[in-house]
Amino acid sequence: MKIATWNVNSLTARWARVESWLLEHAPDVVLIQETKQSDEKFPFAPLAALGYESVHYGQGQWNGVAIFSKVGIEDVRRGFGDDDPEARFIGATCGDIRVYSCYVPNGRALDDPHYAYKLEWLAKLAQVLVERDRAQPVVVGGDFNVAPTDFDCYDPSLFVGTTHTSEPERAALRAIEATGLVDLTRHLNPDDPCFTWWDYRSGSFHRGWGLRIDMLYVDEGLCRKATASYVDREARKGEKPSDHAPVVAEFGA
DNA sequence: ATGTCACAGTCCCTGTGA
Repeated sequence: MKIATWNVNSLTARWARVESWLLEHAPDVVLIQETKQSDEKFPFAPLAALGYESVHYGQGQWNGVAIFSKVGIEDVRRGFGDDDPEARFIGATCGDIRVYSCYVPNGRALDDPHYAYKLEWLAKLAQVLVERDRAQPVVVGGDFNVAPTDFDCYDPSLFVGTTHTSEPERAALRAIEATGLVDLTRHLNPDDPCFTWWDYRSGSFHRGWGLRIDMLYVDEGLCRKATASYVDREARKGEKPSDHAPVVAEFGA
């Protein structure tokens, strides 16, 4: 079983890259963020031709999350069931695993209302995970827009006073882990930064100026079954890449 | 800090978000 998460920064603009990546890597389940398209534009039929069922929680111009699966999609949940107008959370059961695709708000700046919204959003996610069925395997993946520790940031000194590395954001991630989840990529790669995002500007990718902000959190049972987790840096190269690379996890029987 | 990208509308440039 291979499960991936990828912020594609517009599925409309990225479709050719996404299609070729699916063909090359053949993941069973993919958690997608930032489709930036309406349901009318979402490529349900092209995905079906590749062997994937898919579900989309779209908003149009901004945000938008989706799940692709070769092993079925049931019990779909869109959003937290509150009045949040932004499409950032979708869950489904794929095979015997409960999966969630998360696009955590950016936050913009520590004194911006969007930062408070980000912390509230992460608290709602933690509450969903507190209340989950502990007997069911779970993967909570996506773009968390937080680097969990300074090791997940190419130069923490540049982020002092900004979002993505602040203590409240990191505490929010620890609260998610405290529900019994493991940051799988870090768990299996303790000595490799495993950056997942590089700014489009300034040649950041080639200078190694990255952050690890895309994670796959898994329950302890799945953690024991995991055989590998890695970042596909190749997907960040070439023509029209997303600014995020896909993160992959592989599980044995 | 910034040598970028994607979107929609003001529609072949500009403002916004990341």
